[in-house]
Amino acid sequence: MDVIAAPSGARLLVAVDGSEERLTWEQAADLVRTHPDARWVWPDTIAAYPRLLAAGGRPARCYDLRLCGRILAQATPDAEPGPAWLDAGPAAVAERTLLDDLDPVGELGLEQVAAELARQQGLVAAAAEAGRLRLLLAAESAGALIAVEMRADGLPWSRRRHDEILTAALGPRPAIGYRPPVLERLAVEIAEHLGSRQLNPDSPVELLRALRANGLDVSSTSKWEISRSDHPVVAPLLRYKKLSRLLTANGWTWLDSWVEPGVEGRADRFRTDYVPGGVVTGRWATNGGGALQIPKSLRAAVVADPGWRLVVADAAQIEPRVLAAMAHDTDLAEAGADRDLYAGLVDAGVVEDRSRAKVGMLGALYGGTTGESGLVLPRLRQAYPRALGMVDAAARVGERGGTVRTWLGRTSPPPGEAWHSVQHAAAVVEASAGDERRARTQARNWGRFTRNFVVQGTAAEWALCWMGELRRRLRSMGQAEHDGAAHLPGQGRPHLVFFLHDEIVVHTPTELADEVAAAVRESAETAGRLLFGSFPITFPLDVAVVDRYDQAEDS
DNA sequence: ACTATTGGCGCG
DNA sequence: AAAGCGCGCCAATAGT
Repeated sequence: MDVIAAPSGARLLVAVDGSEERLTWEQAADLVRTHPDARWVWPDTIAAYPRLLAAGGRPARCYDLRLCGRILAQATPDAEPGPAWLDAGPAAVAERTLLDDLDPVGELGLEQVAAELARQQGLVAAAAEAGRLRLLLAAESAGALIAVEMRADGLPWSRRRHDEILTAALGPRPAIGYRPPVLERLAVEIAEHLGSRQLNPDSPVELLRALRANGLDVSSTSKWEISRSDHPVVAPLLRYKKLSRLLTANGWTWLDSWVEPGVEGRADRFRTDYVPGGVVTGRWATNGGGALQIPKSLRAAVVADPGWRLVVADAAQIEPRVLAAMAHDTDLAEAGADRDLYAGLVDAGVVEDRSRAKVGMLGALYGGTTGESGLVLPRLRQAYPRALGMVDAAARVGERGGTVRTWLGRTSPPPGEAWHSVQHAAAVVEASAGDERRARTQARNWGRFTRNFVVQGTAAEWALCWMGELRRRLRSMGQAEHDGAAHLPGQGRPHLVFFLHDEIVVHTPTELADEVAAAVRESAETAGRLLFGSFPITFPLDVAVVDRYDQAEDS
């Protein structure tokens, strides 16, 4: 059953069981409890759900018209466009809640919401692969619920441990405007090696000039290029870069900005805004705190609450696996059946060692042509013609300016006007060699994008289904739900706290940890079946039950 | 003084 | 400039 909902100022308009009501968020949360299986249909989960959640309402399902509308618009470019309010971008989403309460811009009526749902359902019904598309829209919407919940629950963090890590690496926190002692010493050392007093190693221009003046044959200051030299400045410089990155990206300032101190027995929490569908391929993005780029060196600061554990699960080699299933490449699927897929390639005699298998496979997925992956690719192509044929075909479509689709039907954006004009410029009789070169390069670039899109996007779909299924299972575990506030202390319900493309972290009461770990595994199997039915593909996981994130095995 | 871009690097 | 995909964020630098 659907509950049609539209935020209206500080209230929520809902249509349920044929009657319309204007509810407080608390009343809406009651409605969630009295209709536990209802699907909530609303314009924008990120805008509406935080307030419903704060009132204690955690719906089982929702349908996010904005997210789904975007997918459908890409999938059916010739269809009538949806209403203008669907197009509000991430910017509008960012300025949500408070402003909405004061000045409900673009407030919608229930008829509009219901009409838009009907329009989208019509598009789905007319689509070629309606079943898959429905799954995608459900998964995308479930992801939106999870994104809001993870923000509300937060990632358990230890400010103390974080500070210890920083102090061990950088020395004590410096006064504002000063470098930490370790960085200061390194900066002096670097300057001495390069005979350039007052050199600022943070300035690429200054640094490049100094490096070249000292005989290093580099064209940039990237660590990859610098590390090829054996000049004595290399070691301190690389160390400076690493530590400087730690300081600027995840130092004390970051800690103060993003990690909220704990309250009454509950540990600190890192909160970020997850942005479902924030990446063209369907992956999530985040806003704030660089949540998807937290360095591994800081994972020791992610600590479960007392009496709780973290269940950390990592899916191995999702992309080649979804490729195998999409292409019905049973040989590639077999190479990864219940084991490391790269090791499987070695055992099958396709490549000599694991590292070549990995580099070659990544080259296939990303469109690499040179170096080691270029050498290995022909053998992959011969061993797995169906899989390689699939990504090669996607690349050719992109090179011609076409669009491609993921397994569930997310469609790649078409290239823009500028792209076409470059192609046209190269197609006329008087085109210069430069025009042709530019057009060729650009076409190949777009081909690499579409090549990767089908695989990265389908992997994201698998991960969404994995996580959505896991959420469903976690909801029935732990303490009976009365106010739905699993994020409050004393509420013993396991909940998702982190998601990183192919990795999830669940925070759970210790006594439920094994049950959660089993649910994580079963959810991965279910996701595989949801997407690929009976095709024999497996998605092996590394699952660890730990106190600290860094204790999970790293794959 | 402000905004936009670049170089660089963290994650998958 | 990692050989190739997708991101976000910081300081320095360029542009206005």
